[in-house]
Amino acid sequence: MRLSSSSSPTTTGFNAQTEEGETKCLNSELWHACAGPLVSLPLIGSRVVYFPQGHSEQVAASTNKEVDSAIPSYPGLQPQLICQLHNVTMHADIETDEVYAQMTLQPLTTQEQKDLCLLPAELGTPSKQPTNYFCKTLTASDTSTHGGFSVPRRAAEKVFPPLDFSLTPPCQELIAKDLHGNEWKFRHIFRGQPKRHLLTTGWSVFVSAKRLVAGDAVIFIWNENNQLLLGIRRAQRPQTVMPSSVLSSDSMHIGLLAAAAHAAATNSRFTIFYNPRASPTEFVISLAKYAKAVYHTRVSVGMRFRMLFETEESSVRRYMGTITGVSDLDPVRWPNSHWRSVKVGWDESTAGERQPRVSLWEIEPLMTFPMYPSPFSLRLKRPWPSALPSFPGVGDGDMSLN
Amino acid sequence: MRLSSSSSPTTTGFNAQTEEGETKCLNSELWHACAGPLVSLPLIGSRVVYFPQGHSEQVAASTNKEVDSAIPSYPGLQPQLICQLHNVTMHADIETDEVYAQMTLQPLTTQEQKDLCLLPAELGTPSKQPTNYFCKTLTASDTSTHGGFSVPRRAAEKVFPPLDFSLTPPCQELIAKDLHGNEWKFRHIFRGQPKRHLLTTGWSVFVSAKRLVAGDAVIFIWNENNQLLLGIRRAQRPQTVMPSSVLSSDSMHIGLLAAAAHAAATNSRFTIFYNPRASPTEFVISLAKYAKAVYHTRVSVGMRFRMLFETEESSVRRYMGTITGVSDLDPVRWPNSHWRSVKVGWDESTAGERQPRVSLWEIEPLMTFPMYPSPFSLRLKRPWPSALPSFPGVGDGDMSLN
DNA sequence: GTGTCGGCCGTCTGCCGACAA
DNA sequence: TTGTCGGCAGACGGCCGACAC
Repeated sequence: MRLSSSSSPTTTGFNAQTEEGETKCLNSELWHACAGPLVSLPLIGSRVVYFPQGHSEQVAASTNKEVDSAIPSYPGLQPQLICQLHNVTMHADIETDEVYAQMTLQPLTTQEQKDLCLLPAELGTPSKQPTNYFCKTLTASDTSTHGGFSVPRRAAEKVFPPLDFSLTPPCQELIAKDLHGNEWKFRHIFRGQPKRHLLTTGWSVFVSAKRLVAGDAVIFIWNENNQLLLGIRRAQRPQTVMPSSVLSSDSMHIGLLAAAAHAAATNSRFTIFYNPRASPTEFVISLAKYAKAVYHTRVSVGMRFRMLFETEESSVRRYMGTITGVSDLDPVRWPNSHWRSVKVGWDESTAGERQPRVSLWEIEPLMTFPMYPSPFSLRLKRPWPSALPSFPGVGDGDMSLN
Repeated sequence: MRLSSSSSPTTTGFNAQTEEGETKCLNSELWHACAGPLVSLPLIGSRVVYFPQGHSEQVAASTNKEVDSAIPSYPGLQPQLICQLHNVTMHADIETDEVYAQMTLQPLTTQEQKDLCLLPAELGTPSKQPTNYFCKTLTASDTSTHGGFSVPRRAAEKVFPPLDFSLTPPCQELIAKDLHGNEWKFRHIFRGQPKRHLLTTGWSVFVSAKRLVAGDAVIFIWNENNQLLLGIRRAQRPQTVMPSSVLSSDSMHIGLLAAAAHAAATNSRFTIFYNPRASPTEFVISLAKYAKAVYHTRVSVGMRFRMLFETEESSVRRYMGTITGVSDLDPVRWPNSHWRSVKVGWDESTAGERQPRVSLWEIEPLMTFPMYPSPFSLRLKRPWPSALPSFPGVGDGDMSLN
């Protein structure tokens, strides 16, 4: 489903487009549920900021290979490109059901950047998380061929249609649609001693078809159209991604940089894929979010902040930390980049796997003296070219490539 | 197995390298059997010619998307690069067992190209096809859960160890290694009325593990070390390849071009993948083969030729045709390219799926008047720069990119 | 010579409540 | 409340020769 089209009551949300034989649109609620609570896609037509560095990180994570030093730097490519977002489509891998988004971006011309003003609609970031759903991590019994799926009581009562308890035992047939629009039938029964909700007939077919194992999670959603939706979120298994045999990882890195550089130089459109579950961090940010973080927030060394993380149960929690420095992540290739420019320390000792560097728009600084300029202000240390004081990053005479 | 290392009697041919956790070397015979009789890999250390156009075709086939007109041309990139082949490794996809090769190429410097002379070892192209093997396309009965695998009589007698016919029924256990070195056990029995060779116990495990369906083929090889090797060749199913969600196909196209252009400009190494079953045509050719075809063969319109094709039974047959023209496949992006520069017509009416354009080194011209210069000689119509009369394609002052 | 089938037996799938954590 | 198990019945896997093409 295109993000721009508001879903009318008559649409099912599963309109499959067969143009070119590959574009398939799928249910937005389910996509966001599978992507996670922290993932939000920018609106079609809005302005966004694209970070080649973040894109590089995603490719590195997907190909299991870090950026080689042999990758040439693109001196003409800015570390952040302000773009018009022409299209966003949600997708899911046919084999693995992994969710990803395809975005069509067009870098703004120099004139367009001078005329920038934020539209009110771009300031709000609507939450896409469904309300009536549950997510359960599968147990060994759930995935065993010996039995069915044990539905947590609260989940069944909240998400599934009520059972007719005059039946003995109470049971019904559930039909759920996955990301591709495929329907799965389950027998939902309330039985046993003590009584419990179970999915029996049909469950093992689903488990084997999706190749689910203990540790993976399933998501059931009951949406406004009284449809039951069913998604999966696989446990992050080590070495789960395999290197593509199509193109070397080096060529992929070069390709993403060259494609962005070419689009920036010619103000033409380019296409990127965003894999929320594979990418360490979002690398296409709404312009409003970026501008607010970079121009209306003052951070300094020693400042306290908090940041949202996703829990294993698909909810969010806040972690706290302290800013320990502000500097370029890669001074050679990407000088004056805001990508992960903030070095941080985390309060909790279990924070080993959390990034030692974050970007300004990821954190929420805690101001003890609100709106009081800090003597270590970031803005003072990083003056932007006076020609473009408001929206730097392009047009400062360094576009000589091609 | 590295191509450069001669296999000593003590090695099994399955030395798994775990460096970087992804490089794995596998059996050369089996790889070539799966790749097909027409696929030959250049020798490590030899000089080769790399064709970006052919690489583009492979990426287009793998991503199911033709080259977009938005792809910028790389005026500094020659249509053929003479390279030193530093390394070749054979691989197989973990999921599908699809064979592919990884090659490390380094474009020659201008001086190196001037000093070119062909080594005698580069002239011979050793055949890698195993001799003691059989290939069978699986039937519905072979892949059904109802039974086992029916081994063709001649195949069993030629490839499998002889049975002890004093047993009733005669039977033995076979252990075969696949491309990854995994072992598969089968019960080989000779029974039924009339008597026949069958693989029973263990066969269905293999079929389900490899997800084989009727129409796919299996290859059994009995090699010199008395090992049984087992490979698969899947039927080319329509839409079998899915678009990668890592990088857009446009960026991949740009990436392969930019990587080659960068390597050519800096004389540095780059890495490519060659997928014999997915790519329409080989795009890394030994320099000897290229030079022989381009400089020692004279073709003209109307000339008859023959060309090898692979049959469905994994053998080869010749098709005959007539040269109908010689021209650039893409005069705008790739002027003066030898890639598919020969337009041809095929004798047989069933030649609908055969390419209307081929490259010089793919065909075998039939000279009615051997060694007699044709008035429509290709060489006369395509004079090369006088500075490099022997090996054109580089160094003619058009290397301005980067 | 070999693809497919009916027959037959054994294993495994899958539904049930018991029980304990 | 729910993860795992023993018990049990039925479905399917899988080995056999028959038979036809």
